[in-house]
Amino acid sequence: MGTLKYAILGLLNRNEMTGYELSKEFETTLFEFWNAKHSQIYPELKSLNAEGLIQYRVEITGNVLEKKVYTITDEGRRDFSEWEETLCPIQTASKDESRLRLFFLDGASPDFQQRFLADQLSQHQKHLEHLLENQKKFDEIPPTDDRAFSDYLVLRGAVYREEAALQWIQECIKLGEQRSAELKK
Amino acid sequence: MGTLKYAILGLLNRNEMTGYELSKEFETTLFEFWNAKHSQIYPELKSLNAEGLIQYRVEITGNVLEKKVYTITDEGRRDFSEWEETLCPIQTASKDESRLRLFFLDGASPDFQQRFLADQLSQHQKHLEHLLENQKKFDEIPPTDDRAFSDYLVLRGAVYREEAALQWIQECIKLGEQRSAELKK
DNA sequence: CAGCCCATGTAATTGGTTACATGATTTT
DNA sequence: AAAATCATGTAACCAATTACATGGGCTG
Repeated sequence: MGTLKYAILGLLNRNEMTGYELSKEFETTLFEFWNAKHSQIYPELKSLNAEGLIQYRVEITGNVLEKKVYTITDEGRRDFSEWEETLCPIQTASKDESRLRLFFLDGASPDFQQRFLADQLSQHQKHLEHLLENQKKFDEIPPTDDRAFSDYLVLRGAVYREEAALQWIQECIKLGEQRSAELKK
Repeated sequence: MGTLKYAILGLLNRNEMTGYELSKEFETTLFEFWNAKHSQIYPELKSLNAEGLIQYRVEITGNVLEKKVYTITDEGRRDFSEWEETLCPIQTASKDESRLRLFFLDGASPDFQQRFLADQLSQHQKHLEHLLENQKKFDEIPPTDDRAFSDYLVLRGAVYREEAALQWIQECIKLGEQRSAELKK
């Protein structure tokens, strides 16, 4: 689908950036819903440049170190807008190893079942805490015309997702306990 | 991580199956959290067989048509149990194009923003309905020692996930409307 | 006998991760 | 002086999708 291409164009459409800065952006802001390592980013920048969708100038840091500051071209902007203004199917499926393990968990020992669920619960709790920590940084909802508004929205999306995961694991634990109770009878 | 390997071993650990039946299983039961096309399954079966983790016998349907019915070996069972009884990290990140688009949505026209969100909302509603339809098929929660119990649990997980997505989109719409109201002032 | 489902495979390509490789700059 | 971070790239490999390729069996 070439989604990485549009993620990069979208970021460059907001600010000029180096490959390094792009990869930091992927690690932080976009991390929850799109990630890419520098080893994927640099080649992609090369090919976007070859296509004429982005350009770069070289800047010097210190005495020698060169960095390439990329900017989007008009053609790049056109290409991005076209992508931006199309509908897209929701993600109904996604690979999730935890859920796969849970699917097969009935085959494991009752002791391990308990440990597994407790571990998943605690991991999700920690992650949710972390997200809420980030949410605190917005001491109020940013104005809708601010760049930070998008950051806020996707963060909220991640919070909802974690909360749902937590509720689910809790339900799994509850149903598991009912089972133990039944077995004791 | 070789997760496909364990998905297949796990399914064969429950029932003997042909490659075709495995691929149907991926399309239906496992679809929400792990998917694989037949073009990935057949080569994987070949290599699992070469490793001695699974075996097959040939059965004839009709007069000529051969099918390979795969069974898991003792070695395969051992390998699977080892995987089954280990903890695993939760999925904190996953590629989701809808969320990426939403992240960049502030750049689109107000008209399109509305259309995009309404479309996402309706897609999620339809998908949730579909999941609830499946849930109805379990007219009560299956007994915890039943194979169907796992099916039920992961279905519940998918329901929670969809509900969260719906709530999130609704919040996005609400915040978007507040913006329009502000702009009118 | 047409159309759909059963059944199995391979090939080409894309997407993505891990590892390899190098070196400058800044901070402690 | 060491450690962390800035900065850019390539190579090898693994995972996954799309397309190619073939043919039998069943139902209307």
